[in-house]
Amino acid sequence: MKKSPAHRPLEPAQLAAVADLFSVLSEPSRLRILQFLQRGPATVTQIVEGLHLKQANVSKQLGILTTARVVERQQQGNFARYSIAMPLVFDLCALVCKSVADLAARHAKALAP
Amino acid sequence: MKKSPAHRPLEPAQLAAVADLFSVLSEPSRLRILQFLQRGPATVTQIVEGLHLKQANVSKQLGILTTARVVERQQQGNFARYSIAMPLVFDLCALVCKSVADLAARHAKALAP
DNA sequence: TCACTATATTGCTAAGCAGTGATATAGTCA
DNA sequence: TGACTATATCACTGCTTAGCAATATAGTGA
Repeated sequence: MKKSPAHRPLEPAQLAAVADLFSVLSEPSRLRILQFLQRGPATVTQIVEGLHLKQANVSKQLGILTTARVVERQQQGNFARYSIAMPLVFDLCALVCKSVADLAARHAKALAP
Repeated sequence: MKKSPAHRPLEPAQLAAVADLFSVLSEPSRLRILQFLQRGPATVTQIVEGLHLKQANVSKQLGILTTARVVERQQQGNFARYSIAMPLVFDLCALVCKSVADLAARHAKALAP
């Protein structure tokens, strides 16, 4: 299957899908959870203790991340083990970090030329 | 394949900056405006007519994009000419599109193996 | 000056959502 | 069985924001 080569406007459904993924990544708490999982799979309690978040909140955010298929859930006895299912998100974050750093640098230069 | 250097957790400020940029990119109307501008700089009216959006809304979204330094504004007489200031956003969208397509493919395969 | 155009802003409504405490569900072990 | 643990869900509050109509601002040309 061949896909759009370069600059074709996205169809509405694609556009919505892209916006949805960005939306999932637009909450600091979810980004923190993803960073935590980057070191390896973890249970809800491990995340709660590692990030000092409330359990209800972590479960909720993990639900959102799971629905978006950014993480995946594996039941292990009494535990739920979550892991990264879309490593691409770290590429995205790295790109954004770079641009954020560039912005900050440009901004600093603009303030003190 | 180059491996990214040991992933250190982002500091809160960086985290917030990343989340903010993702948030800016999480609205379909803003993505549509960015796509429109990908073909070249445009005025507010051109965007309004090209995308069939309300003028007040376009001005508002352009303001948000400008604050985030994703686009930049150039006053030309009575007009405001907007252009892309952060071409990286198209790299981000391309990556996301790819992952969205992958997801759809995997999903389709899961439904009809 | 006035009329006209392009853009920005204001005030509003409705919807969405993060975070929380309480509670429900489900698994484990005695 | 019952006590305990891990996780999910519910009900709610407060905050944010997209979209809109109306209005304000600013530039142009007469």
